[in-house]
Amino acid sequence: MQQRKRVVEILNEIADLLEIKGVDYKPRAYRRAAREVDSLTEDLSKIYKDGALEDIPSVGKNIAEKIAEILDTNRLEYHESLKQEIPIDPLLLRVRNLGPKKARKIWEELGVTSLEELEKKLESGEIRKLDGFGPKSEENIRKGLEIVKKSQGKNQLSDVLPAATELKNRLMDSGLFDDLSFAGSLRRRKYEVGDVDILGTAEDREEAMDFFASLDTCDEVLSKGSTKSSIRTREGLRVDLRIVGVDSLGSAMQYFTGSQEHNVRLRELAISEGYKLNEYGLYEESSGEKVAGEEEEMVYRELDLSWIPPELREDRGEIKAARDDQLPQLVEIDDIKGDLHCHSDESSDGQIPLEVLVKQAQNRGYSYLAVTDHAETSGIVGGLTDKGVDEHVSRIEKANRDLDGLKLLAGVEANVQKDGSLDLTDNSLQKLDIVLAGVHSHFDLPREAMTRRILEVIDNEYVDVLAHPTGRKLGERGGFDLDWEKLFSRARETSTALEINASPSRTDLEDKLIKRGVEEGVKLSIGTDSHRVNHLDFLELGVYLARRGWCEPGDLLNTLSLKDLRSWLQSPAG
DNA sequence: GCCGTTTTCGGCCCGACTGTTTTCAGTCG
Repeated sequence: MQQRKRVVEILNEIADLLEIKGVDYKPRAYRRAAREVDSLTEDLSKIYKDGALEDIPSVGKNIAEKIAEILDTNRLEYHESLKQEIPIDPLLLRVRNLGPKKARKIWEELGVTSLEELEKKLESGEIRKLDGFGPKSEENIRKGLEIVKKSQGKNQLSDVLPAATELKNRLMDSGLFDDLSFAGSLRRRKYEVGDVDILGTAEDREEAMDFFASLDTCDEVLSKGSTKSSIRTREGLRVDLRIVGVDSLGSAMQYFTGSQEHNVRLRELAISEGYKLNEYGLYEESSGEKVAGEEEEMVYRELDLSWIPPELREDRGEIKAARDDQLPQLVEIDDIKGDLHCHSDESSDGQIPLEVLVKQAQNRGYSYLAVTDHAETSGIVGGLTDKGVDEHVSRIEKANRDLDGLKLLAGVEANVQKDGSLDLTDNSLQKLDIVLAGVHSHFDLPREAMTRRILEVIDNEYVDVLAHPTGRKLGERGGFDLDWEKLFSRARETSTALEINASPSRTDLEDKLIKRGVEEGVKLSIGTDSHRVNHLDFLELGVYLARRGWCEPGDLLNTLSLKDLRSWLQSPAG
């Protein structure tokens, strides 16, 4: 993993540096390769050992050799010499409004190579004196610099979606818009959203844009035109609004939903089929005749593709699948019959009384809800001990007696010890309906040891679900370094489900690993990991995540009826 | 530098907005 990140970093830096040099096409080639390597789930050094680097899409002979050199020596001569030639800190290019051309200019003219030097030159007023720069450029670069310095984190979907929905509703309520929808990463339901894209139609564009720019939640107008305007809200969220004509609403939705990689692929396909595709429509190249635009589905259909759900539009094979009519029938929120990871107030960090959990589950129409309180490890976490398990089970049994249409499952989230054993005895585990096991300590074991540890958990006959398998916490720590090949195949053999933990700070497994799991025939289990009442809403986020991982209903435990779930849990392997 | 259900060579997505330009380059998505 670490090595892979290093490769990705170097390839991206090469792309940056080549862009500054003004080289054509190569930057994109390096960036594409970096992206492909970044999305690998196989062990990169194993691929190298197998001589299969060139099998990675967008990696050819040249880049394969470079990757090999990085893996062998942890550095790359070509990269080092480029850095010598252009000693610009890569962070400098993360500054908004400062692209490769301007970065080159301020380096050549003023010797700026770092954020600190950039700040000094902004203060001294030298930047604005350069040809092609002016007071506005200076101000825009200054703003961009501030954001990089604050290393503006991406926003979590769970925060953005409600805020964006409210804003969209306010626009709609103005009566100035005929139609408004989310596009961009928000529509694709990415778990981290850069900015909010809203797309719609309006009779009077000027008036509609004026209204948008004058919202009281608007802190700054970044740009304003009759088709596109951008604001930054007081909460620091960037919102782009685009107004298009009714006859191109569909193609605009397609275009602005992205992802960029998906769009590039789609346009390449359009060109090869004799079309031209832009946000206004799909046009026949020869006649210039518009063949689609009003409806998004038609854009895809005219290109001989099935309509592709936004969650899949990441250039992960969805276009080929759409052409072959092999797109997955994605799981829907209505397919979900229950939540399989919740904490009651029996967990020391849990705050939800059992009766509240019951009410919430009933409100959502669940058939079941797993009450999976923490187990207690050597007194650190105040959770269930072996004795506590007996009480837990009888408490759940008692609650179930009064229930109709909903059943609580007596469960536990056991802690995985350093050696892969659990902190409850087998005797206790077998009394429970469902056993989750999660790593909550010793996060930094080396790959082999961590893989061994997790395989031990998967092999444990009492464990039904491996909770938050990679242990990542967004903005806090990355995921474990694991041998996913082994892990997926063992999970399939032992019928151990891997969790899709829907908690926004975890989102673990992440989409690309879910997709791999699905391909490997592994069962997955959505859990909200609720500790407070409002966390139960995370289930929807879990479904989005599952969809982004190409999950069909049959891939998930949560779509099983109570009867089928019970028999899956009780089967010897499960 | 990669890639090929028209290609192993000759292509490589496309348009809006901004600022500084007096006709367009740079940046962004």
